[in-house]
Amino acid sequence: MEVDDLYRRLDAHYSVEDWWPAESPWEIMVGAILVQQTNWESVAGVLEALRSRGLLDVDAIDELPQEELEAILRPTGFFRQKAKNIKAMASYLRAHHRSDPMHLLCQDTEAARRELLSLPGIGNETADVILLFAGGKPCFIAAAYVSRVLGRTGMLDSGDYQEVKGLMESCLEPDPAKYARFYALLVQHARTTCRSRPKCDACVLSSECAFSSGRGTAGSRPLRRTSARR
DNA sequence: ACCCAGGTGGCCC
DNA sequence: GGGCCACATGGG
Repeated sequence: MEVDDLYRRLDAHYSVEDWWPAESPWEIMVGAILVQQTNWESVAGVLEALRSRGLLDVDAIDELPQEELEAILRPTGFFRQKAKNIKAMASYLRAHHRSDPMHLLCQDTEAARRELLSLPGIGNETADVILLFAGGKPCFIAAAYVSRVLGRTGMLDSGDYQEVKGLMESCLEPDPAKYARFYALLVQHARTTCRSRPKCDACVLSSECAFSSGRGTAGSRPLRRTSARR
């Protein structure tokens, strides 16, 4: 099975509309920090709380006392770290990008990525979430879920973030909308199969819905780079 | 009472 | 470069 086949099969099986609802790039950046190791429902509640207080704003967050932000973030867990990290992001944008996230994100992708990674609380995955969903960049998000599903299809056998990201980007057209949808589909699939019903992999991933045998999907072959993109 | 969630950073070897 | 651990709350 090729990567595009996997995409089509998942697409036919799940609906992932409105995967990352937000009214602004800054709201996506804040959400990207908040959703770390947390479910989206908690995040959505906190984003609403921030919105209703007029706090979905770079300068407002920069000026808000840390303890007040912590209190609002509490339901998403890791609230002290997240408050610190979100404030650091606001402070950085204000100092270096006129409080405008797009001023950072509209640069060359690699430059923007390096800048995001230099901020506390933003690692590979969060940087790519921001670049893709807020910046519209063709940055594939190689989340742990993604590596897990790809591993089970037999298409790849690595958990290394850069490795998986590079491989996927070399196999797909650099289409941000498709990357976003693919990511959402992979996460959705991982969530509904990994725990409760691991066997359903076969249903979705193999063409005949045959619960063939133990591991992987029959006919899958390892990913190969098809171009020299990086 | 467990286990898990749309990760990251720090420390250790 | 990998393997642990803290970070914290909420839901199944």
